[in-house]
Amino acid sequence: MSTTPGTLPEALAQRLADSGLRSTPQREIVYSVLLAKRDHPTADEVFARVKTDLPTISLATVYNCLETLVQCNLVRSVNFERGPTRYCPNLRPHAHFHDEQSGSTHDIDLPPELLEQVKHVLPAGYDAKSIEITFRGKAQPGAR
Amino acid sequence: MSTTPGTLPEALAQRLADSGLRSTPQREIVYSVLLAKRDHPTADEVFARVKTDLPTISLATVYNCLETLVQCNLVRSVNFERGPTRYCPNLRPHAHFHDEQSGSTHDIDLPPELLEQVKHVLPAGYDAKSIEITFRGKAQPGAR
DNA sequence: AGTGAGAATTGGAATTATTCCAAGGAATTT
DNA sequence: AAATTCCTTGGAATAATTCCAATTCTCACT
Repeated sequence: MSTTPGTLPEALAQRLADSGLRSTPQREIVYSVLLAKRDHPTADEVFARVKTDLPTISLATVYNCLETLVQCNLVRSVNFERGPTRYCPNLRPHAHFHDEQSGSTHDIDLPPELLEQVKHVLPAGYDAKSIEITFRGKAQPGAR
Repeated sequence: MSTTPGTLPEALAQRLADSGLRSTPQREIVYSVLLAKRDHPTADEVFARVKTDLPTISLATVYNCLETLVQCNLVRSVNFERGPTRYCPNLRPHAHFHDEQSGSTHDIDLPPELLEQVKHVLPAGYDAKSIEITFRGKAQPGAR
């Protein structure tokens, strides 16, 4: 009664309903495609994979479904920030804080020992040349 | 003898020369624009600012100069990875390791306590809803 | 079962960000 | 100063994403 084949779509339906949204074949298949091969596909790649099951789906729908899944916290988008690349000349080790209200980005200094600790989470065989840490949230207007 | 007005362009010239590149007015002004206002401007914004000093510069040159400065390690690009956004359904706290050779992206599990530590670098007034950590480098083919 | 309202999908056009390319200009080497 | 190489320019091309109007679907209510 709990591991029937219908379970996954139902869990998805529940999550969508929590956000006042509907479960649709398109959303289910997009989600299942992401679960089936966890290689961080692009929207275009998802589009290609979904089409084998649902040849009539449109790219716009794939974008819509992905956006929906991200908003329901079922999926994360890896390039968190859409839009143009930004540049900074601060070369000291620092993270970025992206203030969602104002859209501005602040530098956050990072103690070198923290960076070391972060590096230590890498399993053997991984050699990181750079680490990028980005926070998103609210910054009090007072904070710079 | 060391803080003359010519110092900054010369330092830039030195760095460029180290990479076998030339110092040009365009590169100097693009760099000075980045130093003058550290608000992580986009290429378009840099373009607009540079034009006040150098009205004939082209957008392509701004992109070229920014790329050059990034390659000389004088500037960092904040959206490290160009190209399409990628999606992953892994909701556990994890970082991403981007293998530059293969172009593939691996999930790296993050212990919750590390995330806490990372959060603690935020000064008062900053409230982070999410943290994104991305490594770039080489992964041994053996590593998954 | 039928209807109306709201939600979702579709295809295509539009926009945005970035890259490419060919031609001209400037600096460096011979 | 000729040759070579590097750089800049403008415009075209491409890639990623968003927008939009029309249609279709779904749900709730009769």
